[in-house]
Amino acid sequence: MKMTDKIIRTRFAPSPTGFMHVGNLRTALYEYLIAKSLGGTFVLRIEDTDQERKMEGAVDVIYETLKKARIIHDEGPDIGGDYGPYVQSERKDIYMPYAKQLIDSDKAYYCFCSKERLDSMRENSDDIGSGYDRHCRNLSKEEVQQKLDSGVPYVIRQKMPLEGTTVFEDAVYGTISVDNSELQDQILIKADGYPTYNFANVIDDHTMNITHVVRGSEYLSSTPKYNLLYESFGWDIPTYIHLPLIMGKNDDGSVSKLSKRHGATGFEDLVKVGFLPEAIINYIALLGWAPKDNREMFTIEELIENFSIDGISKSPSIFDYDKLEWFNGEYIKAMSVEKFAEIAMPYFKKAIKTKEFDPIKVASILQQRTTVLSQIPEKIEFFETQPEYDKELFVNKKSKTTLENSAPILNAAIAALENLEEWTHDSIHDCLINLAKSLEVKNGTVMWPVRIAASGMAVTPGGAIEILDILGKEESMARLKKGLQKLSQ
RNA sequence: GGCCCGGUGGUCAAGCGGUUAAGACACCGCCCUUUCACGGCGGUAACACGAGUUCGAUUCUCGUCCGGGUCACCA
Repeated sequence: MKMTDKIIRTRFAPSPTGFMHVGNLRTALYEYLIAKSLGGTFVLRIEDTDQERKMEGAVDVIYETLKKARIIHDEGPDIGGDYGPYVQSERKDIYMPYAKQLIDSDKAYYCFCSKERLDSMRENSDDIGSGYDRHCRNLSKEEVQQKLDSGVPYVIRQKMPLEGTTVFEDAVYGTISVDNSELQDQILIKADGYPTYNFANVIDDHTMNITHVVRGSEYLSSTPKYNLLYESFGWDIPTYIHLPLIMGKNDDGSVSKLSKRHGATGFEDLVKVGFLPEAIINYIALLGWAPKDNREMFTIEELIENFSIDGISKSPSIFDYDKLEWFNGEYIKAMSVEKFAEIAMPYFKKAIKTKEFDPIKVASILQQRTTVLSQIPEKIEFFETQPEYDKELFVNKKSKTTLENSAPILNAAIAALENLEEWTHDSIHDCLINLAKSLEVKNGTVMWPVRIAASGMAVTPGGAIEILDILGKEESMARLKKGLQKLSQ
């Protein structure tokens, strides 16, 4: 055995659609973690054999997502490697010889059926899944040659055994067996000369020396087709690791494959609504995998340290936005105020356009109360413009405030605050606390009306002191006086 | 419909023949408190069902039911 045979190699093989579904991202993550946790190599391969779906810039989305998610490939189109090229369309010429080899050994055959014939065949069959009727499977050599010579378009199909069973081992699901009679004579090479996904996969995985094939469990039942191909070539079958699917919950309570109707499902969409890449990665790592202990917070490095294949579960899991939010909140709380102020700045500016404000002060009242960044603007809009509010807001049972006692308290607060030379958090604090003391009321009785008058909101991030501090003296005094006026109406 | 896979609280999940069946999210209550949140404490809530195997099944086997996947010149 050569040394290189021992090195684990996994690959992420997305097709460039311009959109990175979290399910795909999770597959990439696990492929990366499996390789890295075993000291292996992780390669990126672009599967663009579908020429009709080609899309500009779609490959960049893949690079950017992987980079933000900190899933770093060791080989790929952008960085090269010993097994290139890493883009399937650039590998086009390597597939046909393998297909021909299969024809020569009677494991594949030319098929000249037109698309129209196939379509009408499907229409005429009653039940779904009857598949290709193997019309061209037994054409004579002469017939084939004659059609080839006269330029009839063709595809190359895999010749499945008609009987017997194909059995394989999956690292997650165990032993799986499928009757060969269930297997379709699938197309290997399309009429345009490009390989199908399934065929290209096998050829590429083998020629790139991939040892562990990691993919979603939707491929479980087609894996025997792959294995038959490996066997036909006399190649070693890789270790299969099929992953449970990520589902979404529908309004009626049913579940189905996670899709747009369940909410944001693309990595970039999630980031756009204010989820942090680290939180997304942490969350999806735990969707379908559990560590040996009870830990939940993991950096990517810690995931590498702790990952193991036997922790992967078999049953599909539902994508839970609530839990993702919780993770996001945890990551937000864990960062420094400065860092939070930095990432929240765009959202601050969305709400506060004309007023001056200290980003650190705003950040510090928001940090503990933010789970998704996009919630920020609505929480701080009142700094920019005070909303119209009902004076009933001054009434609060717990703080012992009423319409009657709010006015004199507010009046006293205005007088005390007016005299403050220094407008800082501490000075405002001392001023108001002392006021409560001298009035012989609980702190809340002073704070409540002040906060209401300053914000016009029943609920605010931060309390009266923080709000006055951020607002500045001039604006604060104006708002408090306006509140007093409202009370006297 | 055929085939494949799965089935522990609302959700994610530990468990791998003997447990008071963990933990987290969500939810509820209490405490803290200048609102809300944060934080602390506590609570409601689960082995789909039926047969076996066994001294003993959530754990093993079979059946039923339910759920998902798959049956393309898409990946």
